[in-house]
Amino acid sequence: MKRRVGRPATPVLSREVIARAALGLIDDAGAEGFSLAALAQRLGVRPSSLYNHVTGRDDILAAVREFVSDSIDASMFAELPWDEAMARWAHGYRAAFAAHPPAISLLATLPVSGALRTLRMYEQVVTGLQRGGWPTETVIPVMVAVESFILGSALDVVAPPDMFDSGPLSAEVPAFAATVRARDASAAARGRPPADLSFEVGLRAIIEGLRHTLRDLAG
Amino acid sequence: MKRRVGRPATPVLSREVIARAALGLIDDAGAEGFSLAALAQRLGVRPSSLYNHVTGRDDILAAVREFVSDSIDASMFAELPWDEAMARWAHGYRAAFAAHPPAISLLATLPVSGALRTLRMYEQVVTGLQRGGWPTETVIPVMVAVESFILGSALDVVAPPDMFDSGPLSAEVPAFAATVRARDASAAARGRPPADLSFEVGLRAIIEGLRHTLRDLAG
DNA sequence: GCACAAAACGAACGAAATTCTTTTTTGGAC
DNA sequence: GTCCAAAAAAGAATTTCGTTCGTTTTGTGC
Repeated sequence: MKRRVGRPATPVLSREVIARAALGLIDDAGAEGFSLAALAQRLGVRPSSLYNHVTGRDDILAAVREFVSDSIDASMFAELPWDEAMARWAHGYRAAFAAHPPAISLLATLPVSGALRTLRMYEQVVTGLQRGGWPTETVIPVMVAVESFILGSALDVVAPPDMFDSGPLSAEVPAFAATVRARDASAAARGRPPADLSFEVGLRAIIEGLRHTLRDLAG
Repeated sequence: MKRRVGRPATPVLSREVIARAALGLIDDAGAEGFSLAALAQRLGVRPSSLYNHVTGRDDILAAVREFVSDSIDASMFAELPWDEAMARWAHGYRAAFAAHPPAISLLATLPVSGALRTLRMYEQVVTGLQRGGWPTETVIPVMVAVESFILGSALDVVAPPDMFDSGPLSAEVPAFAATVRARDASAAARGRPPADLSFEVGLRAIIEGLRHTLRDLAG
């Protein structure tokens, strides 16, 4: 069970192994439960061993973000019209993060890694938008706008669902309390989390609006 | 200069004084420079004294978020059409956070405080949307969608501007590199930060799309 | 076969958040 | 006006955490 000092015969760690374990730990123990000590224990290793493969805590989180991002598919931009591809990409992007709620707050604020696979994803999106007729200088703002909405929506997934129910507060903000109840009822009726409604509404709107913008640009 | 042990004649601290100083510290020293020790020093106080007014570090950040949020105006929803009010609200909302870039990553992931003034802001928005004709159960999703976009855009403000320039990478993702350059040139030409372009494009689109959505609902 | 790099452990450090105790002062009840 | 509890500060101590450094063992290239 316990390992002796010295390089092991078969390697125990790697950047990817660490990233997988870190994500598992975050899923199990939450954002606050994530520590190098706990991660090392889960890997059957001492904390200092991690530094042979990553530069520190932030690097581990960057690796986790890369790992999560790798599951996002952007190949649809090569085949579908830009607006339909954008909708599917956005759904997959958000789903990749929503699959690990406690990780969202940890990863959302990380500087977007210049990891090669992430850049390749951007390359696919950019190419698809250009193919769809977007002028060169508008492509990045369009992509970043949608990405900002996705990330913001991911943060909403992890927001506490109960901030209103308290009696005295409801009386102070009646319209707000009533619309929240209506939203919750609506979400429950179609068996989906409330955050999904906001995402669907916003995504439809932003893509519809972008279609409008593109028509205007085309003349 | 130095204070003796014991309750001081005139109070030194309060939740708001702490929040102001914390925001100033974050602005000056960055997100990593924010510590209770540094904050206490800035206030001429010992770290343990802070605990007489806040429950801890997270509570201080919550107070900062409340403080920043308090500068967001939502009164326009009482007078203007919902779409125009939404545009102005969004601009002010983002500006409130963009005024303190290092604070954004610290505040964005915080659970939205149920602070009374924040709830009152929501009340104004909700009332304005209802006045504009939005069905009750759609009001919160619409507001949250826009808020998600705003928060995501605020995070984009603090993203590092240089992730592409490196030579070898550009060759691997040519379309991406070219569109980024075009975006930077476009932003420079109109003297605005690149992040502003994304925000403007996205905000226009989402509001235009929401107008479309509302027409569909009404008709 | 040998030197050197890689990869593990173990010990120790420094910083940070938090808690507990002590001291002083305020402000209200009688 | 006196007394006493609560408030608000300092100060001391704890715990946890990320990180660094030195040591040991193993694999690899010349």
